[in-house]
Amino acid sequence: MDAAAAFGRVLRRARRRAGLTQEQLGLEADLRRTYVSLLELGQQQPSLTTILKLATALQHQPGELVDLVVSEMEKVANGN
Amino acid sequence: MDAAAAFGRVLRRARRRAGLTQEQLGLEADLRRTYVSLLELGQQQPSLTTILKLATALQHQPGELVDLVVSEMEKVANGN
DNA sequence: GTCAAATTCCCACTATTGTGGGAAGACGAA
DNA sequence: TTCGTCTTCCCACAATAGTGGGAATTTGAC
Repeated sequence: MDAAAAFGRVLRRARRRAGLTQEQLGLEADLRRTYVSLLELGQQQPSLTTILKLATALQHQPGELVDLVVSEMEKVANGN
Repeated sequence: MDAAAAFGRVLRRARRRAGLTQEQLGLEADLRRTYVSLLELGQQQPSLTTILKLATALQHQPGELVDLVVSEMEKVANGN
C-alpha cells in the first residue's frame, strides 16, 4: 500500500469518527469537497500544509495522523 | 512562520545532527541534492511521501518530525 | 421502493512539487 | 591564499497537488 492510499483510509476513518461529511471537513480545512474525496480514495497524496489543515479540522495532532498512516502501511505490508 | 519555513529549520537541524550533507541525505532519501536545499531554505514544502522518505533517511518517526514542525511554528508565533 | 444527502466521476485549468544539470558563492582547513 | 567540499542559485521541464463546477452514482433513512 502506498502512502496516498494509507492516508486515504486514515482520513476517512478520522472524518467519520468526527461525524463530518466530506463537504463539512472541506469547509473546516478550506479544501474542496471533491479534493477530500480524491484524498480518501487514495488517488492523491497531501502536502504538508494540507496535512496540517486536515489534522486541525479533525482535532488531531498532525504527527499522530502521520503515524497512523505509517501503521496503516505496515499493517497491510504484514498481510493485513 | 509558515509550514515550509518551519519544516526547513527542522530538517536542517535533524540532518546536521545526523552528520549528513544535503547530498548524502538526498541519496538516502532518493531526492535531488538541490531539492533538499530548497526544502531547508523553506522555499518549498514537502508532500507526504517526501516527509516519509526524509524521516526514514534521518531515522526519525515521521510523526515526530511533523510535530517538531508544529512546535517550530508555535515557537515563533509566540515571539520566538 | 423512494427520496435526499453524500460521494464519486467528469471536465478543464492553475499552482506547486520534484527532476536534471551546471555555475556561482560560501565555508573551513592547511 | 588555495584548495576541496558544501550549499545556493539559475535555467528549463515533467509530474502531480489543488481549484472550480456540475452530472452521475452510491448510500442510508424512512
